[in-house]
Amino acid sequence: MAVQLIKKQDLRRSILDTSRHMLVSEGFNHLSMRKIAREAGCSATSIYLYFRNKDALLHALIDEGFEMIFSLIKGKISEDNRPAVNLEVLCRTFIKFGLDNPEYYEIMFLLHPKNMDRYPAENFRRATRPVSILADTLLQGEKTGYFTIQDPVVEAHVIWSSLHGAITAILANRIDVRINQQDFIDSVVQHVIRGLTRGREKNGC
Amino acid sequence: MAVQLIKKQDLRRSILDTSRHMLVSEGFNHLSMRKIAREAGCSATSIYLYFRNKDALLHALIDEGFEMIFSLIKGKISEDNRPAVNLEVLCRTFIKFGLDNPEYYEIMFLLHPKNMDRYPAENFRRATRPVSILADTLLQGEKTGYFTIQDPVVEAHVIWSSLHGAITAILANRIDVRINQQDFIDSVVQHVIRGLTRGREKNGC
Amino acid sequence: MAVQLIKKQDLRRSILDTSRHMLVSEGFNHLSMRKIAREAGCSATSIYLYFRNKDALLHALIDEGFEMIFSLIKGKISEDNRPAVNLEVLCRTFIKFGLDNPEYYEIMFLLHPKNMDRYPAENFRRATRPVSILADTLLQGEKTGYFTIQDPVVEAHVIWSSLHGAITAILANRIDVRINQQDFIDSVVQHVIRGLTRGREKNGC
Amino acid sequence: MAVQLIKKQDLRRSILDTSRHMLVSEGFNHLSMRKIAREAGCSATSIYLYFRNKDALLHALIDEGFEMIFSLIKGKISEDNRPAVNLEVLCRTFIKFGLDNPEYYEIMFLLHPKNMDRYPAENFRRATRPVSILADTLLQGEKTGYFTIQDPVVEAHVIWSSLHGAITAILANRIDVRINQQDFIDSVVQHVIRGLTRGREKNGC
DNA sequence: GATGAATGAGCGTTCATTCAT
DNA sequence: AATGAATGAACGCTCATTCAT
Repeated sequence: MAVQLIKKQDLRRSILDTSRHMLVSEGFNHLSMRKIAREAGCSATSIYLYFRNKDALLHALIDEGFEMIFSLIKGKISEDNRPAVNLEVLCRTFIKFGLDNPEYYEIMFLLHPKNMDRYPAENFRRATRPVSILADTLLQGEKTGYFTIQDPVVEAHVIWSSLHGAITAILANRIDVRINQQDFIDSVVQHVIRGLTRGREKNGC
Repeated sequence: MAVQLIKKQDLRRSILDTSRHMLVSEGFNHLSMRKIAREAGCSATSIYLYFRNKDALLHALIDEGFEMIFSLIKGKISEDNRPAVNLEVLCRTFIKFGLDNPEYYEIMFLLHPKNMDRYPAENFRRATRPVSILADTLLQGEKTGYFTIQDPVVEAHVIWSSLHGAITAILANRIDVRINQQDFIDSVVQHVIRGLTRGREKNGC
Repeated sequence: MAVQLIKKQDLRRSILDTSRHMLVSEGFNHLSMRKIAREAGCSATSIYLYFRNKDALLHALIDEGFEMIFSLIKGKISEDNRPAVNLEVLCRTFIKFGLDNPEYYEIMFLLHPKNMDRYPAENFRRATRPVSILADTLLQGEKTGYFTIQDPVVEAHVIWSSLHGAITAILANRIDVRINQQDFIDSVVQHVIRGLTRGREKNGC
Repeated sequence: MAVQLIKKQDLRRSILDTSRHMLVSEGFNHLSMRKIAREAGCSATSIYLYFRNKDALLHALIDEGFEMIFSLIKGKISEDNRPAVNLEVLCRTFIKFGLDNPEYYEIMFLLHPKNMDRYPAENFRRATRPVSILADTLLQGEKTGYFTIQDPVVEAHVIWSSLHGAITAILANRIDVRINQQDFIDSVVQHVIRGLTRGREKNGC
């Protein structure tokens, strides 16, 4: 049956989705195989048919998250754009990803390594790729004279941590309710851009 | 007996201290009532004489954390200082607190509200007080013409989230190992300061 | 209440007894904390109030077994006896202990060390004490010219392993039903005694 | 295809072989249907095509074990040998089998009948055949005047239990490490032989 | 003849919490 | 004010087994 064919790997999908949702709704520490199973409508044992263990399940989630964010970024930035444009797009894409996918974001960037002992170093390193892309953009902007930067790698980390802070602050409900979220985001991005283009403006002064 | 007098409400104190130490040294996940009791030299049951349940104990701990950070900040800033100095001190004090007390920082600023259902809204609001102090400092700087700020409250949140991002990024091991941590922190603080004093420099141009 | 006082440590006793019985009735591999609890009429958790973990429970059982056998032996042998008498008493006491307490015997002498990784080496060494007593008796018999022995230690192990084989063979139902058990035991003991006194008889020839 | 023809009943064979190897190399406790299947290159389900359940597989394995030991013995003893030689060969072959195949020996001679409820009584009786061969040898030795024996059946059991004790003592690490294993085995065998030939020597005195 | 998917039962252990004293 | 005894729920995970195909 078509239904059967479609359902083939459906449980795996369902487990992943359920896990992802529960990760946000219950928090990492309360995520258990049993709860996932209950929610996904299967036995706890069945999860092990698709994932070697709990870690493997989380890794699969993390990997999915990185697939998502990279394809998002790739679709938005372009070598044809002015570096400042790429930079702003990068920032806004990253923030949007975090806010749209808090569940992914948490395991990708917030989970402490101590909770992920067994996460392969190789995969773990993927988490640094967004920063690399950022650094590349900065470098390109510097080469073409758009940005004034001391150390692109440090700078990229500063920018990224700034976006990261904004995202986690919003996700953890730490932003005063009287502040319009979009205004806050705009401010954050503005800060980043100005911090880099200041040099040029100065020169142009 | 003197011992008795001294011990009067001492157990509560001892439980809190033990909890704090264990939180910092062993981590949030390994904080269990039994372990606290063992370390504090009382029975697990006794904890319930002073705290309704584990959550209540955690809340008390969080409250103490905020007291700590406020007294730290208060001891460092002064109305006599130039606003930029106060701002920098604020930033560095906050970052230092986060890095010195990672697990403490985690329960204060990273714990999802959903995991703290029962945390009284009133206490929860205290968590925003660091931002308030920040906002006050910004306001003062603007009044005295040192800073150029559109909206001090938004600006304060942007700055705070930037520091927050730096702290959590470091704590979660997300900063490239090749980057010197102090350099990174200096860059972050520099960014914050420049973002605010930029206007003045511009004016002076 | 007296009842209460008596019941004080009763659960511990009950857990030990239940474990011991289940060990024979179900076999080592099927002994589980839950089953013990169910049988002992308490929750699985309660077992941990009296024993640190499953191993500790087993160790307690083993220790009890050795206490038993040593007090049995001590009560039966005497320096006043002729060595041959002591030897026979030793053999028969050991066999009787094994047959009367198959549950103890199994964990004391049959359990493979691989199943007892965490059994403290010190306690483990107790298992060799019956052989030591045996060796002492042999030595004494040799000194007084009753026995002719090449190496008392090896000899003691040979004798002990012979008794051990008899016990385990009976316990595992490996002795032909047509053989009278007492005859079998008498034969085994006879073999042991003769093997040692043969030399003298020879001399007396 | 030739491959097909060869493979005809090969899976059953392969499962048995795999099980035996795993039993010897990993131990009884780690013998699981899934692992057998994985190693045998089939699905866990397939095992059930050839064996009703795990017990049945185990029984088949035990049966093969007895076949092994019989063919080993048969290949070594001969009616042409002097009974004492046959006896010694029997002892040494049996001991060697036990020490070479500890886990095999365990399921054949140590497994409690209670753990093998469903093991057919008929097969169970095979376990006594080594003793029968022993008894035959004794009988032959007595007829030809080599041995002096009261009851060959009892005697056979005594000897067998003695070997059994030696094997299990060694396997369970109960022999003092300072004793050379070969010396111990030699002593055990010597005891057995002397116990039987003693009469003759006496006569010859 | 063979299998992938699925599961209920079970494992040892830890946890926060309650209750009688 | 303090505690020892006790427990139900939960944890990640493995197992032998079944069933539809």
